[in-house]
Amino acid sequence: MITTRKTPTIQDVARFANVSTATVSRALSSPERVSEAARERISAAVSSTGYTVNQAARSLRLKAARTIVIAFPNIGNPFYSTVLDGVVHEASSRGFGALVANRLGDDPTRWLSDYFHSNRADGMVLFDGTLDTSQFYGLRSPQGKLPLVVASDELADPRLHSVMTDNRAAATRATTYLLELGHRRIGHIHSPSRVPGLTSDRLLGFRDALAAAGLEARPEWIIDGDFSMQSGERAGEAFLRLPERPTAVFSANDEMAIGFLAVLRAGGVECPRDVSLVGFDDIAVARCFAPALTTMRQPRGEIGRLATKALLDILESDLQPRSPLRIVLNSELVVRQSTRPLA
Amino acid sequence: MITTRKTPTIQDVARFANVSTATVSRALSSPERVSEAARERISAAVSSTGYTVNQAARSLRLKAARTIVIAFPNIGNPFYSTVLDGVVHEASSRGFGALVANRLGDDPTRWLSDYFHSNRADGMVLFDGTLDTSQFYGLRSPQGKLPLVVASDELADPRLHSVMTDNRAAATRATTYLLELGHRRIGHIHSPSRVPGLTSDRLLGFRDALAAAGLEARPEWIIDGDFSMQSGERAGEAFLRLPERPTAVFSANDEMAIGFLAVLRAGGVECPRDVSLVGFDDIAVARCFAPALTTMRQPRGEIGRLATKALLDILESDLQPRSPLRIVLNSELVVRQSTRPLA
DNA sequence: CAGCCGCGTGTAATCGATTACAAAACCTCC
DNA sequence: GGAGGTTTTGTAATCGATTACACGCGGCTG
Repeated sequence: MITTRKTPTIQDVARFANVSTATVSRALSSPERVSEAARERISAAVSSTGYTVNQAARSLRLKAARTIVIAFPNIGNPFYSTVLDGVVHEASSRGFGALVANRLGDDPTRWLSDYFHSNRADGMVLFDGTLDTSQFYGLRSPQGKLPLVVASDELADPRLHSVMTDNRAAATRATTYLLELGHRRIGHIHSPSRVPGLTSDRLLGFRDALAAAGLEARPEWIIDGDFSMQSGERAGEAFLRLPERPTAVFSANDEMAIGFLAVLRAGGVECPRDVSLVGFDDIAVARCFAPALTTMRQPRGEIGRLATKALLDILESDLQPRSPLRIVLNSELVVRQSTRPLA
Repeated sequence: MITTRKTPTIQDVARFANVSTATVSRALSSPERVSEAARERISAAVSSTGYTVNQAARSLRLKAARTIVIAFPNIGNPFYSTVLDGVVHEASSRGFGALVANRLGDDPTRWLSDYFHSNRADGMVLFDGTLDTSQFYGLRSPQGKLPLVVASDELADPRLHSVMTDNRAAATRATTYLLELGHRRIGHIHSPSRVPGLTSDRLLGFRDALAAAGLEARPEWIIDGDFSMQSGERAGEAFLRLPERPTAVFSANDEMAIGFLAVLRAGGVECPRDVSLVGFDDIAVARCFAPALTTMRQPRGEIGRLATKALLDILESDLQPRSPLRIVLNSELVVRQSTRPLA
């Protein structure tokens, strides 16, 4: 390892191997276009100098950064850690870097547009369907705008590529399971859509199931939350105040279910004795919680992986699919101890 | 918004505003060095053209990418989601991008060295003290190597900047609390250090507390885990097989504590009735778990934030501190329902 | 042996922003 | 009005990698 003052460049390698920089570059990107002899000298020179390509120069020349942006509404939420794992795995195994962006501050789009136009990244996976993405249409990129894949629960904009789970059907399945157990008085903790006028798919699925059983959702049994554990606790308090209580509840995610149960327990309401509960997501603690949570398992890692794969396929193939990609993943009911037949 | 074929460059702005590129560049980076009139024309030109700086070109010229790498041993672990939140918050509010790297595959250092030498990033926060970082010494960066801050539980290499919690003292505090409750037979679930020959700080603190009370740790009551919930469950099984059981247990993190409790419950051992338990971290579910977990709260977001702040301060000040930075954060005992006085 | 092909290589332009240096423009004050 | 100073601007070099184009060389063919 030769010690130069500064990071070695392709020039250093070229000088060392007695060839031109063009040859070095070729030897590295398409070795078959270079003679055996040169190739060997160059690879020796590379290891002697400790050369690695300068990505900034490379990006500038190629107009491609081999980097994608992953935008989350809230990375602090552990739900996303598995998703992120899937994203990073897929990206880095294909030689792409992953820049993480988190919603920050009030303006919902400004934080993204910086990434979008600054050539830092070649594409974006957005885990929030409720953003106004009109400025980002990436299907065709007319204005140097980035290819974009949206992966989220709610999807406002059908013009974008998307990866999502079968929320509505899954919610129906969860609710139907409670119906199968004999429950008729069923509540729902949900997170109202942030898109005005849109009803969340999970609430729709919940209603579908009730309707199919000839029942109707009682409005006072549909409690608002925001997917956080705290909002689950608030839902628990609301539940305890209810003059007439459901015998079963379907929660739109596990975090809220956990907060909900904690408050119920404190209020003397036992699960599943007094109330059955189905969650959504199957986060890691669901299995170890007391009681172990019955829940709809969402393939979170897969969501991240597939969204990333879709994006990279688009980036690498260069040809944009003419119609928006739409990938739907199935959820699976996992029965544990938080549900039981109505006594 | 004028529609050009390609992303507008500084040249386009210059032409539009009738000035040279130098003036545009100055207007953007140090407006006070440019006349009022030019400044106005330029800012109009910027918005007309929709110009944003090309980061690749900028990085190439400035030899700085305004990007840092965050390296995790395992992002899938929700513990890190809060940490990552802190990192991303600090980084992006100072205008830095955050590239996420996850340990991938077997070779523990190769995945990092790519980032290290390719000019993609200006520095790194490493959340794993057990790596062989000898090739990365960043204190002085002689060979184009990046400034590095390590934030982790265990720290093998004192030559590196680091941010960590007071693990040993915190473990002593947790154990002492159990002693104060009257417990004398105390077990510990811990994760053996991956650095050969090193004893984890939390085990040391555990022993300190026992020693101070004139007790000794019983080897069969020290159960191995790896910080995962599953290993907590295995610890639970091991516990149930014990001929003689402790009346209290200190777990080196909450995840293991949760898995541990789930198995105990299934085995008919109730917490806190039959065994008191103190965890570590205070992850979000700790509060809502049944029983709510007594635990040592670690300021996870702060760890991420401070490690990043330290790194960015180093990067921006340009002057490397001559001795390794060492920031230690305090943990706090949070008493909940998983502990009670020995009957 | 002239002509052609193809392989391997080198020269030099290019990507877009920054900035040292120099020139121009403007002020101030005697 | 002009010397001297300050402010504003432009010219052109630079960062490091890629690649179009051209050149030289050897071999093959008619």
